[in-house]
Amino acid sequence: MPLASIDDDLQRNPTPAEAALTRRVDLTTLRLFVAVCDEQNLTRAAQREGIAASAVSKRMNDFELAFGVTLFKRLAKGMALTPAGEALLHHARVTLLNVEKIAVELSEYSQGVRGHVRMLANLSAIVQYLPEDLSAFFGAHGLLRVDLQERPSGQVVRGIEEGAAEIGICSAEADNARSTFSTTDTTIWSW
Amino acid sequence: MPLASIDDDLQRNPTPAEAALTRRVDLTTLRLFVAVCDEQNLTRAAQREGIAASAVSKRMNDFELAFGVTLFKRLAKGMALTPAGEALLHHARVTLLNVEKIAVELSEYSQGVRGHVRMLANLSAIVQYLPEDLSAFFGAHGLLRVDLQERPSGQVVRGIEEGAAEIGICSAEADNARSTFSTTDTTIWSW
DNA sequence: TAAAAATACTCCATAGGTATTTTAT
DNA sequence: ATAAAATACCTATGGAGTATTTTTA
Repeated sequence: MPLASIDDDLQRNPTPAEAALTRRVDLTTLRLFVAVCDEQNLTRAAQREGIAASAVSKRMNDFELAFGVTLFKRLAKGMALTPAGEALLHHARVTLLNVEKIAVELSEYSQGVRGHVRMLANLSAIVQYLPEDLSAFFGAHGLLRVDLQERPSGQVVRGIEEGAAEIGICSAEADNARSTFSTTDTTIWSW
Repeated sequence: MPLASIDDDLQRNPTPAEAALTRRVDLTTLRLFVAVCDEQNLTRAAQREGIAASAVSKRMNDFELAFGVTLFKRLAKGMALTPAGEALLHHARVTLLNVEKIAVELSEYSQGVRGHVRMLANLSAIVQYLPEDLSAFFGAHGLLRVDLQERPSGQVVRGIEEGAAEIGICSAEADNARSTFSTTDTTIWSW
């Protein structure tokens, strides 16, 4: 019997059953699972996460039941990971890090970082007025990442209409703008 | 005003507030969010996910509210992503893929792949008896990945005691084994 | 036997459903 | 005018807590 063959056939695709199992995973359980792994003790993990130990126990047991897997060996002094548990721990850490990234990135947006805003302006506006106007605009709209391109006044409006940029700066009037910021002879429209 | 400076200060660490926001993210919302992005239409997304449209709407709105971010522009014909939404979409996809990996890997374990099992055996056992014994053992215990090492009989027992391996094969008797599989003159103990 | 985990049971918050209203083109 | 999204309201499920029992070394 060739021992090597035992290691074969380990690459598989998600079956329908596995796809259904996917939605039995939830982030709270993963967080608690990681806490239990860190503490090697369900009670301490529960304290650390500010939740009743019984709730953690139920989550761990339900999770094991749902996947038909034993994640921990229950010892008198705490919990020890099984190989399956080790495997889960790795993926759980990665997943939770991803979720943290989501929170961080969305928080940035909520604080006014609205991503890449494309801005068109005619040259004289850039040279003469943009410095003060921009600082006022940013004061009113929060932090932005700006991609500024110089265009003749006529192309500014057109560029906005075509979706080439979100903010246009020129000397002509314009309707259907969502908000405006005006100075002596320059008006900033944002769509 | 140096425009370049606007692009500075974009690397940040998670604040306590962001850490708290982390637990407002849940996988169901991410799944529904991705569905809405795919369909560009909340109603269709709800159908596809087998849930009421109102529930999806509420989740999306609550999520936007929690993070103080607008993810969609609401159009008469459907929903269009904002830049913040685009950013979330990327992370959401990655996260959901990770979760799928979790389900797949745990399913493998539940089907008997118990990860890497270390096994010690003395040479004569390997040469003479392992072939048939192993096939019977695997038949009884399900699929395993095996790391086999040759050891003199004495070191086999010792290696097991020290946790160097989970399975030992030799010709002596042993107690406190969890399960045994015996043939003519070879016994497999597993701990 | 002592520390820790699991269970039994209760209660409440939340998430989903139905029906309706509001919005946008 | 119409399709789609948001809201209001109700209900029920499930998740958390307290108290207790069971397990493990």
